[in-house]
Amino acid sequence: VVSRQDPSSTSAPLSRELITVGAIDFIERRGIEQLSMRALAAELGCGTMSLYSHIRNRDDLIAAIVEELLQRSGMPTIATQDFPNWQELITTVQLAYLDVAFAYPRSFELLALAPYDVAPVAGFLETLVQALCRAGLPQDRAYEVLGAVDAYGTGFLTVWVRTEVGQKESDAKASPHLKSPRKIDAFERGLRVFIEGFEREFERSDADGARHQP
Amino acid sequence: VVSRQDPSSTSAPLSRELITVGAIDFIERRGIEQLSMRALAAELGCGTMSLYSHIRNRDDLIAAIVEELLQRSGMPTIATQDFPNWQELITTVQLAYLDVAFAYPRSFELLALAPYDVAPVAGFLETLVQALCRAGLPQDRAYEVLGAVDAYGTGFLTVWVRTEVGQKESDAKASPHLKSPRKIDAFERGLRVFIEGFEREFERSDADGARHQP
DNA sequence: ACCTGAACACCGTTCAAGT
DNA sequence: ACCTGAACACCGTTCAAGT
Repeated sequence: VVSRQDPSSTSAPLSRELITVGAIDFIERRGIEQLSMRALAAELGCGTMSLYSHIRNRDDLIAAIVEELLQRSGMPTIATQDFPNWQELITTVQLAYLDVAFAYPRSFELLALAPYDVAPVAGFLETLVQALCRAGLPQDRAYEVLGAVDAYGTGFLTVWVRTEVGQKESDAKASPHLKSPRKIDAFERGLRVFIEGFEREFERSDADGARHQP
Repeated sequence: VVSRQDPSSTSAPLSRELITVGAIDFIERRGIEQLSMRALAAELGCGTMSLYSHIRNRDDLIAAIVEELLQRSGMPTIATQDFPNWQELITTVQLAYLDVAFAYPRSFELLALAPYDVAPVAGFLETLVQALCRAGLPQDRAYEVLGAVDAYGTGFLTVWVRTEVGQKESDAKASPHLKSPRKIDAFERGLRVFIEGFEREFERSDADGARHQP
C-alpha cells in the first residue's frame, strides 16, 4: 500500500506515455520475456489494474511501444525531408534503423517485426514512399526498392540483435555495448550493393523502354 | 484418465520426434501463441508431464521444431550438392526458404529468427558456406553474400507471413492459402537484383585488384 | 475519470509417487 | 525408463468496489 512513491519514478500521474516509456526501459533492462503487466506495474509503483485505465490490453501496450520506438528512431522526420536522390534517402533511413537497433537492442524486434498493417508503421511507410517519389523515383519502383531494402535491414538487424542479446545472457562478462565494427561494415556494404543493384536494374530497364519506344 | 487413446494420434509410444511433429501441426492449426505444454499434451492425449520425459523444457521444444523445419525445408540437402556457380546455389536455397514459409506460415518465424548460434542452424550455415566455396566463391565473399541475402530472405518472408497470418485472424473469410503471385514476384525480383549487385561488386573489385597487382 | 484487490482461467516446471 | 497428479509461483484480464 505504497501508493506510487517509488524513488525511480516521479509522482506524476499515470499516463499512456509514462507507461510506454517505462515499458521500453523495462525491456532494455530485463528483457522482453520478463515484461508482464504485473511486473511493469510493480516497477511503476502502481497496482496492476491501474495500467488498464490507460491501455486497453497487452497488445495495445506493444503497439504503443512500437509507435514510441518509431518516433525515437527519427525515421518519420527523415521521411518528411527532401533528398537529392532516392539512394541517399534510403541510406539515411537504413542507418537510422541501424541506430535504433543499437540503442534499443531488446525492444528492437517489436518495431522491426511489426506487421505492415500495424497503424503507425503503415503510415510511416506511406510517407516514405512519397518521399522516394519526391526524390525522383516512380511510385512502383519506390514500393519495390522500399520493400526489398527494408526486408534486408529488418532481417539483418533482427537476427543480429537476437544473437547478441542471447550471448549477453549466457556470457555475463561479454562487452556490454560494443558496436562490433565488422558487423556495421557488413551491414553498410550489403546496403550499398543492394542499392547499386537497383540502380543498374533501373538503368537497364529504362534503356530497354527507350529502345522499344524511342 | 484416457491413457492416450486419442483418435487423431496412433497409440505409438511418445517420443521427441512425435512431440515435435505434433507441435508443428498444433502451431499451424491454432497459432504459436496458443502453443503451451499443457495444450500440446492434451492434443497428443498424454499427461502434461509426460512431455518432460522426452524434452527438457519449452526452449528445447522450440529448438526441436527449428531442427525439424530445417530438415523439411530441404535446404541442408541442397547445401551438400554441387552447383555450377554460387548464383544458382543461393537462388535455389532462397526459393526453398520461400517454400517453407508457405508450407508452415505460422511456424516459419521460429526457423527464420533463430539466432545464428542455435545448434542446427549454425551447422547448416557452415555447410552452406562450404558449398558456396565449392561453387567458386572465396570464403570471405561467401560469408558476405550469404549473410546479406539470408537477411533479405528472412526479413521479407518473416514480415510477410506475420502480416498474412494477422489478417487471416481478423478476416476469417480471406482466401486461405493463396500464394499471392505479386508477392512471390517481388521476392524473386529483389533476390535477382541483390545477386546481380554482388556480381558487379566482385567484378569491379577483381578489376581493381588486377590493376593494383598485375 | 482514475485507481484497486479479489477472483478466474490460464501458464511452465518441480516434486514425489507410481508402473 | 517412462508416465503422472498435485502443488508452486507465475500469467492476462474481468468484475465490483472504491475515490
